Amino acid sequence: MKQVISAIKGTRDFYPENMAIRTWLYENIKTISQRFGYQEYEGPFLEPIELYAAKSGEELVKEQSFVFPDRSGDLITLRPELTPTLARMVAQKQKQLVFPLRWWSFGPFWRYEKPQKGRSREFFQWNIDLIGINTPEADAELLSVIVAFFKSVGLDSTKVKIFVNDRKLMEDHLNQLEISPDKRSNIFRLIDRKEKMEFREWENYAKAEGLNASQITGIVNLLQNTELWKSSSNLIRIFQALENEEASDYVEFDPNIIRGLDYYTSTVFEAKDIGGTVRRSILGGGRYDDLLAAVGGDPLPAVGFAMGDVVISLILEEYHCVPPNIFSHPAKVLITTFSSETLPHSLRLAHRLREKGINVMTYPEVVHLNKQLKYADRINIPYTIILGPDEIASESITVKSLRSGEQIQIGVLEIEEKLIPLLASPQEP
RNA sequence: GUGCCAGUAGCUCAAUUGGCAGAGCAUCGCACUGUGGAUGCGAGGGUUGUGGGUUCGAGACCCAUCUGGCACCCCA
Repeated sequence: MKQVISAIKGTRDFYPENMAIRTWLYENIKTISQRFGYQEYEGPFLEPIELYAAKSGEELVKEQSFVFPDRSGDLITLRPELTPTLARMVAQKQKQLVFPLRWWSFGPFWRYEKPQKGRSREFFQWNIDLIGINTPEADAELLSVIVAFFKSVGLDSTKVKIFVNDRKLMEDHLNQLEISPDKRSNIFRLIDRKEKMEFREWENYAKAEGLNASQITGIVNLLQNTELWKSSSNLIRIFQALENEEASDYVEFDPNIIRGLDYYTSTVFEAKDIGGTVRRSILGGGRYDDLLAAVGGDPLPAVGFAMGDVVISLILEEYHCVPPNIFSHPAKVLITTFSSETLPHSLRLAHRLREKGINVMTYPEVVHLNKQLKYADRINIPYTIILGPDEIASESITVKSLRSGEQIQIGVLEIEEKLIPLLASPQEP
């Protein structure tokens, strides 16, 4: 064991049972994305660092990206997020694409972070974006997508919630407090940390940012005001739209939601596990109306979000939302091998059943039946077929159910009418 | 990147003030050479994460390092 070369820190090995969960998650994401008319796309995993330098936020680019020189010395980045790639792909073909554009993707990303529960260095992310419309109803559509996804995987509104805010609303109120616009991103960061710090400590931090006492009080009042959304026509229309889609239970206004990425311009949102033990946010997103222009395209409004696979998987397992039958049996039947003389009969039968679309495993080694049945049992195969000299002599096969222990003799001529329907029928593990 | 905690058989864990590295489950064999799960008996399996140090003697103590977890930072 000591000689096994260890995996790269923060990466995960997907053994078949883990892969089954990832695939199940992917299929839910795909189904929901398609239900709203979104199309799947993918970008390169390698990108130039400049793509992110423009807009993603300093920390993400400077501290958290994997960057390395290629053989010619150019700096290559393992993509830490998808939105800038999306913006580029759209900008490149802007004249040919039909808007509004609805695209989704599920692929790997890398961030150089300290691995913890819910945080790895290599992770998968669902990205979904609606480009070319800047109405509140477009924002509401993305929130509806989230709600539909939560419903599809069995997370109800007592378990998860989506918290929504509007950066423009916050900016208006900050202007009223006479906080200058050039401090904006520092103040957003200050707001972002409010809930995580002791008040005294936070207050000192606020003073260090150059705020006076009345401005600090003003911000505190702002962050406690759950009615604030009523002065935002954007948020009012978003909540109205959600009523029509039976999604309101999941969505709440929260003035503390600001988001770290610099490119968000108006609506921002974040989904959280409200009952469980995972304290990290499940997904985050918002409106980014300036990003397309920033990467060289014509200005285009856009809204979207990203959900990482790590946190959602933890939550789904915690609430037992992953169906147990997604990882059931690798084959429907194991055809045993009795002896080297009978082996060709087993192989021929296996081939015949596979051509009928049945998942069949053989045992290509002559060992005790005992061992073969035990093997089938251990890997949860529901049926075995025994094909020894007795069966060959009587032109039949023996079919044994490992669930019930019953076994029946089927004539070779009856395979079509008796065996195939039995093996083709769906059976719960 | 900062602080704290942990790492012993494939898995879960034990080992008194530093004194012979163990158990359950799993695996393999036999009872049972044409029938899995249950039961009984038996066997194999370890450089105690890695590398140094202290000591007559280290799983335990010290230093370094790796990996994981918790709190920061940040974020999916």
